[in-house]
Formats: sequence, structure tokens, C-alpha cells
Amino acid sequence: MEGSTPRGRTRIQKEKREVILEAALEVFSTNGFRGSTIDQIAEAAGMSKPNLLYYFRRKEDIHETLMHRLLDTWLAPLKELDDIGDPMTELRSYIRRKLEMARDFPRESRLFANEILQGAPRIMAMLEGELKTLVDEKVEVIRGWMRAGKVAKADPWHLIFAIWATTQHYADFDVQVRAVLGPDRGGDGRFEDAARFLEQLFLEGLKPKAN
Amino acid sequence: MEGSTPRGRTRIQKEKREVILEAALEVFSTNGFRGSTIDQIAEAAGMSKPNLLYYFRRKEDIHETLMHRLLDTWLAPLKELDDIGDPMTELRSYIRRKLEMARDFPRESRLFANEILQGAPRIMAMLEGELKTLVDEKVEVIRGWMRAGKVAKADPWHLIFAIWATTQHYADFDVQVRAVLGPDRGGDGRFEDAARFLEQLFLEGLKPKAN
DNA sequence: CAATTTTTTGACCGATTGGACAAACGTTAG
DNA sequence: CTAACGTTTGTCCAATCGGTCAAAAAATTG
Repeated sequence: MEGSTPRGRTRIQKEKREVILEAALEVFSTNGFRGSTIDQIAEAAGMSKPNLLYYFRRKEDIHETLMHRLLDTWLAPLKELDDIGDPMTELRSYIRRKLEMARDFPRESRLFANEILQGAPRIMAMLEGELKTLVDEKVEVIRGWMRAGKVAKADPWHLIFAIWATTQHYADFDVQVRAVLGPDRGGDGRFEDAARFLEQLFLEGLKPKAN
Repeated sequence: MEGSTPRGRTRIQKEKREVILEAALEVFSTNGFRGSTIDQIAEAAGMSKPNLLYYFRRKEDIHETLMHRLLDTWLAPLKELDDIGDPMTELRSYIRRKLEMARDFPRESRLFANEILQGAPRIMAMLEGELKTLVDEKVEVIRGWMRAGKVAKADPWHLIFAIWATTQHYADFDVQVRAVLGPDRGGDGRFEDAARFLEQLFLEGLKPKAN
């Protein structure tokens, strides 16, 4: 009985689907969608290919499920950007949260980056819909702060892009960051260094203080 | 006669190799290495697969040639960062040049991003060698500016990362940028808006002017 | 022209791919 | 025990992959 793909009915199904998604995240995020094979995912999940296909009937279904889950996590920090509290503190918190996500969920970041890089064929609708709506909303919040003189006037859209770019860089380009920093500076401390730098950059910029 | 791969001897060989590289840049930058097929490249180059393989014997050879060419172009702006001239002007010029590259060579940027995202298996040596050396050198230049009080004190490595991230974002995440900006704001003017914003960000930050 | 070399292609090959399927295995309920 | 259901796997398949090869077609040379 029960339709095609087993819906997370039994306990075992929920568990196995979880194992598969975890394995698929690892594989997809390092090889991209087309560069990953079902066999790779099955092996990483510790099961046979047909067994994996019993839980997800197509390779794309795994990717789609993964992507949908990711998006909620991914947009959460921006959703939290609220009009209550001090504007500059809010912005600083947002930057810190995004940087923590790059540190704690680098695979998710790379999965997302892979998708966007290749033209976002599978999530274009979401970018133009849900994401754009959310950004438009937060742009208005930031604009309010700027009008009130709480934040320097600047393009709010590109401000958001800059925050995304600088924070996600530490997940997506991690290999390059570590290679350039070298063994001594490239250790665990790099995220704290980055946090300090980004805070200064976004708050005060680089122009030397008027002595 | 002549070794395996035809070296750019005849005029026709140089031309065809150029056509292939142009087509491969298009294909590789949108699909990644593993996601691209020789057939795709051959079709984009307007020739048959065996004919393409007559000029480049392996798929990897095309990618390698492309990558080597790219790197020179890619590092050029950083190499130009010189100790002569006003420091803040130099930094502003560097940001502008990098943004222009994102605008004029988005495929090259995405090709590079694809490689890094997947762990840089083919250019790791270059990252740890040539790139690191160049960055270390420029870090010293920037440090000198900071010691001289010409630039606010900050971590020079992360400053460079921030410039890379914010500028390349407009090439690598172009789809997302355009989707979020929408049809009206997402037109050709987005690079000028970005340039204005980035200049303000890196020079003055976002803290409101002390009124 | 004819001889030689370079360029192009159709046909083909073994390996890998995503996926189908039925049979086997395990588990639980009566 | 047995029947029923959920789970797992070995085997197979058609499509696609990177790459080979010999022979045809152009171009070049004398």
C-alpha cells in the first residue's frame, strides 16, 4: 500500500531519509548536482543504490528536498532583522549571524552557491518570489533607518548583497581563504578575525580617523 | 609529423583552438567541469567531437589551458596595486577594476568560482604558491599605509577578501542579484549602483555622520 | 597535375550513469 | 506457524560519457 515514495511514515523511513539527506548534502555541496552520482550518495549513506532509490525515487528529488529545507535555514537571519532595537546593532547582529552560518553550515552555503552559479535552474521561481519579497521588505526597514539618520544613506539592496558576499565568502571560498592565509593564520581563528574586520568595515570603513 | 597535440603551428590550428577555448569557457562556466560534456563544447564550437579532440586530446587539457590563461588576467588588478600614489585612491581604483572585471568577464569569474567551490583540485598548488606570494606582498604594502596613518588600521588579508567577495559577487551570483533587484533596478545600471555603494562602504562605512 | 600532409568525420568501444524490477530478506500480527 | 507488509539487494537496461580509429575530405606542397 501507500503511494510511490514512502512518506515519512514509519520511524525507520524518517531516519533513513535523514541519513540520505545528510550524505547527499556532503556529496552535492562538493561536486555540484551533475557532478554527483547516486552511487556516491548511497555509499556515503552506507546503503545500496537501489535501497536509496526506495526512499527517493529520483536523484532530483533528493536535491529538491535538500534545497527546500536549506532555504528556510538560509533566510532565517534576514527574517530576524527587525525594526526594534538600535539599527546599527541590528545590522551588526545580522552580519555576525550570517558569518556564524558560514562557519557552522559551510556545506549548505556551497550547495546554494553551486545552484546559483549554474543559473539557479531549480530555484529561480523562489528567488524572484519569496526571496525578492523578503528583501524588498527589509530594504524598506533599512530605508527607514537611513531616513531617520540612524544609518548612513546608501543603497540598501547593495548593502544586503555586500553582507551576503563578504560572509558567504568564508564558506564558499574556504579553500582559497585557507590557502592564502597559510597554516599559521588560516586556523580556527580566521572567523574571529573576519568578524572583527567586517564589523569595522561596515561600521566605519577604511578612511583614517581625522587625527 | 609533430607531437601528439598539434602545437599552435599553422594559422588554422591557432584559430580553431581559440574557437574551442571560447566555447569551452561558455560551457564550463555554466556547468562546471564534471557537468560539462565534450559534445556540448564541440557543438558550441561548431565542430564534431572527434574534430575537437584533434586539437585537445583530453577534456582536462581544455580546462587546464583555460585556467592557466584565466589566472594571469585574474591577478592583474591586484598586481597593479602599487605603493605609488595616494593609498585611498589606490584602494578605490582596485575595487573599481575588480568590479569592472566582474562586469566584463563574468564567465571567467564563474569558471574560477566553480573551481574553488569544488575544492580547487586543479589549482591548489597555484593558490598556495603564486597567489599567496602575491597577496603576502600586497598585504605588506597595505600595512605600510596603515602604519603611516593613510588607511585605518584593519586586517589587510580580510580587507582583500572583502574586496574579492563584494566585487565577484556581481558575476558569480548575477542571477540572484538580478532576481532580487527586479526588472526595473536590475538593468545595466546595477554595476554603477554597486560601484557607488562599494566606494562608500569601503571608504566611510555605514555609521551615520556625527551631526 | 600528383604526392603528401593536415583536417574532418562516421562508426565504434568500454565505462559510467540514472533508474527499473523482481526476488529475497526481515519484521510483525494474528 | 503463516500471511502480510516493509525493507534490502543483485541483476539488468538504455542512455550517455570520454575517447579511439581508420578512412574520407581539404589543404598544401612540389
